[in-house]
Amino acid sequence: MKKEVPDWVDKVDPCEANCPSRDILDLIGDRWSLLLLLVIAQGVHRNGELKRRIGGISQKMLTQTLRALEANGLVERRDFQTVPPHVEYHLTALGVSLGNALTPLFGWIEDAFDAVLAARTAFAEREAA
Amino acid sequence: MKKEVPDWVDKVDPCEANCPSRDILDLIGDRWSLLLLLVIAQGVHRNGELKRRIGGISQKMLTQTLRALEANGLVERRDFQTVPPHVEYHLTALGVSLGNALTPLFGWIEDAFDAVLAARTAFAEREAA
DNA sequence: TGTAGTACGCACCTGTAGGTAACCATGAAA
DNA sequence: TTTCATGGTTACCTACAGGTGCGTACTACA
Repeated sequence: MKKEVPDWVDKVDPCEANCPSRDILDLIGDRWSLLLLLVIAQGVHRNGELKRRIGGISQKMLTQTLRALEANGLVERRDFQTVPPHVEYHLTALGVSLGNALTPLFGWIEDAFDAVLAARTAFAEREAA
Repeated sequence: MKKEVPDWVDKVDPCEANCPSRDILDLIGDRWSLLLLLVIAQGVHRNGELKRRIGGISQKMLTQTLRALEANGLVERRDFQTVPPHVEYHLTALGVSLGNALTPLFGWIEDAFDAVLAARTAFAEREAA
């Protein structure tokens, strides 16, 4: 059995412009979705807390991203209908499963960051030469 | 041992605006990087092949994304210095390791896509009501 | 003679992601 | 009675991602 490519290459084929995976990649490929997912999983559930926790996010993007995550079934929004407003966001089962699927990626980021930085420096020097 | 949150939540903290992980998330969060990574791993190595394989990518974005991947040490560019030009792109060890880290994500996309679609429909109907 | 393939670089244009600011309704606290 | 916190919405503006199109230098083929 000749196997020249690693296992993970043929799991999905997002080459076709109309492949569903493109859609999902767009969803998680924005600036805040993964961060929000992470922080909510860490146990931060309220609008204000999230905004304070995530450095640099604006109220607009926070609301917008939460709506997108909700629309895709990854987080659940609980509005307590009180005044002053009390709203909580929690991961759905689907959201948790996505989080689990992202574990290796976050791990890789931690592990490989130094190597990436080194590669950048080396590349810049090669270009300058 | 009280453990209320899943394991993957505290692996990295990209909450600080200056956290390195933001940088990496930006790198892979664009439209073509992951796709290119995938297709190169599948054994497609030349510019023209990649362009034909990946539906919808322009020559400009192909070159641009390949350069970014190269600059971050994920792919290696081999220029055979012939005429007509012959250039090949291969994953580096770092690129392969990222690919491995992405396996669960691609798997999740396959598995969860139906659920996401259903959630979208349900959400749209809830909104319309 | 002309067209196609190879791998680009550069100029130009547009859509949109994402930022800022102002506004809303309410109650508690200073 | 003025401020703050709650969780938003909306209008407006800008920067940049990404698309189109043309130019380059050479070969092969009809």
